[in-house]
Amino acid sequence: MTTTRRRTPPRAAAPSLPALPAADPQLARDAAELQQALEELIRVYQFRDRDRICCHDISVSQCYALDALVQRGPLTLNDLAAHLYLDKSTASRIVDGLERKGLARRSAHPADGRAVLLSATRAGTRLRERIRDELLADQMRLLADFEPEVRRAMAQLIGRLASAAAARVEAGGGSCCRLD
Amino acid sequence: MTTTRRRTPPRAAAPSLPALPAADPQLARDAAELQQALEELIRVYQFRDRDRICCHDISVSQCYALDALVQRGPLTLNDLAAHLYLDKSTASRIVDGLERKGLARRSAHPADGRAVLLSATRAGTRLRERIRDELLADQMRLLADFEPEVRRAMAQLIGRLASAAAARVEAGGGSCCRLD
DNA sequence: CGGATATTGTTGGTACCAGCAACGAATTCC
DNA sequence: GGAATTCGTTGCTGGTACCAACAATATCCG
Repeated sequence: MTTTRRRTPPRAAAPSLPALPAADPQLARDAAELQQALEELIRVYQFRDRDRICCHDISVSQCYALDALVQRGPLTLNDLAAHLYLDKSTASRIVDGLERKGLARRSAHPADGRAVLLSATRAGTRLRERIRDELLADQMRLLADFEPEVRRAMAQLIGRLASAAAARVEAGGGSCCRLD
Repeated sequence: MTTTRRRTPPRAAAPSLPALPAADPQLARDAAELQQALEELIRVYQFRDRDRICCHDISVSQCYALDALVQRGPLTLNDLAAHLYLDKSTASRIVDGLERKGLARRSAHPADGRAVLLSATRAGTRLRERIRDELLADQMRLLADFEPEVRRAMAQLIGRLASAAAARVEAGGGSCCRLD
C-alpha cells in the first residue's frame, strides 16, 4: 500500500474527511477513553518488549520479524514488510541483521528470479520460541490477577479491535497526509 | 526506576521469581491469545501513529512527550523520562527537538538549581490538540462499527490491562535479563 | 561549616530504525 | 523485442535508544 508518508504538512487543506459519526457524545467519550488507555498500554508494552527482548542479543524489530517468519512460513521481503507495516528497505536491513546472526536466511524464489524467500533458521526458530515463552510467562503472571471471564474478554476484545484497526489500515483508510 | 537494561549481567537476585501459576491450561490459553492480539494491536497502532503524526512535522516520540507535558503540567526531565519509560538522555534529546520547533520550553526549577522544568508552549498545546483530535476522529470511525456495550468494554478492559501492566513494570516486576 | 556522596541534566559515542530516492535485475505486458 | 513494472538492495538523512562520563547542585554527616 505504500502510504506515501509526506514530510510536507497538508496544512490548511484537510478537506472534509469521511464524515465522522457526528455528535454521539457517548461514542466520543468511549473513543477518548480508549485512546487514553491505548496510549498507556502501548507505552508500557513497548517498554516491556525492549526490556525483555534486547537481552537476547536481538532487537525488538528483529524479534517481530523473526516471529513473522516463524509463524507465516517463508515470506518474500515485500510480504514481510507489509506484515510489519514497514518500508521494504527497512525490512531488508532488519533481515540483514537476522541473517548476520544466523537466525534467518534468504533463498532464491523458485518462481520469480527477482524475489527472495525469507525463512527462519533452526536457531531462529528456537530463539523465537524461547523469547515467546518468556513473554508468555510474563503475561500469565499478569493475567492471573484477573477473574477468568475478564481476561478471556480482554483477549477477545483486543483481538477484535486489532483486526478492525488492521482492516482500516489495510483498506488505506485514509492516510492523513496523502494528496499528491 | 532505571531498569538496568542491556548486556550487563543480571543484577542482584530478586529472589522469588513470582512462581508462575502453574498448570492452569485455560490461563495459558488466554495468555497466548492475548499475546497474539496485543502484538497485532501494537503493530497496527504504531503504524497508525507514525502515519498520522509524522505529517505534522513532529516525530511520534516527540508527540508522546508533548502529550505528557500538556496533560501533566510542568515536569522535570527525569519525570518525563520515567513517564515515557525512556532513558533521561533520550528524553533530553527529544525535548531538544520540541524546543527547536518551539513546541516546548525548558525553564529553571524554582526549588532545585540542577533541575529544569519542561512545559509545552502555546503552539505546542495547540498542535497536540490538533493531532489528538485527528486521532480521536479516527478512533471514533473505528469504534462506530461496534456495539456500544462492546466498545465500552474495550475501553475499560484495555484501561485495566494497561494499569496492571504499568504497575508490574513500576514495581520492577522483573528487570530484564532474568536471573538464570 | 566542609568535604564526601548523590542527584540532575547534558553531551559523546555507538548502534539501530525508518523513510525516500535511485538503482540493477528480472518479469510482464504489449 | 522493447517498454513498463516489480523486487530487493543500497545511499542518504534524521530520529531513537542505550550507556558512560561530566559539570553543576544538592544533601549528608562528621
